[in-house]
Amino acid sequence: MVTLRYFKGLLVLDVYAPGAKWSDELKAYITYAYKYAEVKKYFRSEGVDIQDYVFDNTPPFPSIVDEIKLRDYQFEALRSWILRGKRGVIVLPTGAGKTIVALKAIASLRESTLVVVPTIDLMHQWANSIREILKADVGEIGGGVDKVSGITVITYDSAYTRAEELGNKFFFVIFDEVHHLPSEGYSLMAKMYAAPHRMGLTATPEREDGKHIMYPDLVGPIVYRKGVEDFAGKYIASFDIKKVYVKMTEEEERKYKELRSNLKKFLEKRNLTLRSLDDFNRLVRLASKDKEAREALLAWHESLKIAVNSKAKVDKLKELLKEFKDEKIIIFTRDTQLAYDLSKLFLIPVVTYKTSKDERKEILEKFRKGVYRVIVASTVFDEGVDVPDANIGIVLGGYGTKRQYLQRLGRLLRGKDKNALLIEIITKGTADYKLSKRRSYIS
DNA sequence: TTGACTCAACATCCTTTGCTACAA
DNA sequence: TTGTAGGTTTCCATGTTGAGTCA
Repeated sequence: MVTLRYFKGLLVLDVYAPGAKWSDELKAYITYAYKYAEVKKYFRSEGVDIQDYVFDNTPPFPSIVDEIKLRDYQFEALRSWILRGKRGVIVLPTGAGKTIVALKAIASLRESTLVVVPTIDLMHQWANSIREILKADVGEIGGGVDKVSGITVITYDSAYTRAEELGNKFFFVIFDEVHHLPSEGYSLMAKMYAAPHRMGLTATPEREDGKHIMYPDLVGPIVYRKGVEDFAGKYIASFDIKKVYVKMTEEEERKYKELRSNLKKFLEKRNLTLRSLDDFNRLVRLASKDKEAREALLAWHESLKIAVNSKAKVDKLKELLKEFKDEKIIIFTRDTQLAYDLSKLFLIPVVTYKTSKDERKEILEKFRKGVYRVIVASTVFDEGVDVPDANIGIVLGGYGTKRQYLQRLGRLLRGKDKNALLIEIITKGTADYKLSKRRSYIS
């Protein structure tokens, strides 16, 4: 006979199970709560009777209406998730209806459910979908709201800070934009929830730091995967990607070369290389206590800025805005400064993290209605924001990540009627070219 | 309730396009 | 030709967000 209990994110057992540790404080064996299903399975296989007191005060599942009709691939995704023990990550491109798959899962399982999302915006979007599609009463936790219900939407931050208290209240947890989960704090949060049923949703599972290998442990393996290329022209818009190359001005080139050579000289002098991310991190560490290293790193920052924001890009943009003078366009930049400069130069509205919530809402609304035809944004629209359809995206600068690239592309693919076009303007022969090469999704 | 503020957490950050560099 | 990769860690910058505090 074994007794299972929950205590502040931990699973407490009075009999040893593989992976559990003895706690002198609790006078029992403990492991993180997410091992609940595994531990139970172990004792069952050993033929041990289980007294299970883990889940307590779980909010009752509300009454719902289930009239959801899934598309073939959505059905496939859900089926393969169920077959893998109701655990795992579903990868679908933006606009392919990940939410619908999750709502169907909620409707099928009918267990107390927690939906974890990265932003308040997404929290509202999910809550609305649950109300409208499942006709269910929905709880929300985050952004000053605190209402628990049998289906509750919560931010990652709140799920983290309230994990001890909420960890044994939900049998089913859905992690939206699950690529956030492997970070240090959030992965700990995932471990503190006992939920045996887990679903991760994302369009871009891979992380730059390689921590996506943590999915099988935290949520389950990738159980279904489709990319934009599988759906283009069918459920989402078909699209073209165009790369336009420009050259820096002489002045920019002189400055760029000077900065790069400063960096190179420093590296040679110290017998360092900059070939991997580790090399780069070494330089960063060095820069925290070494003046020369700091200057070298600043030279690197500055040179990158020159290449990414070159004047020739702005000139090219001017041409493109003329060429596509009747289309709805979003311009993406890397720096906020360039975003503001473009806004002034072309008299177009700008959105960055400095833009107030109200103003952002107003700009997006006017863009939706067609009052504004062109808007410029820094990296704010890369995720989780419900950006109205545009059919042309012009990338002036960004990170070297496929994630950002795909998210930005996703902004153009919501409607399937029009052909979308993503134009990338790249400064030839510079680090900007490198970044573009790295993110290029057809590698 | 709001708005302005601060703080903490998270993410990116690498290769002069192209194939590592070196010791045993 | 072949095999193997120096921290023992807490961060130069900038961008972005959620939460908490206080008026």
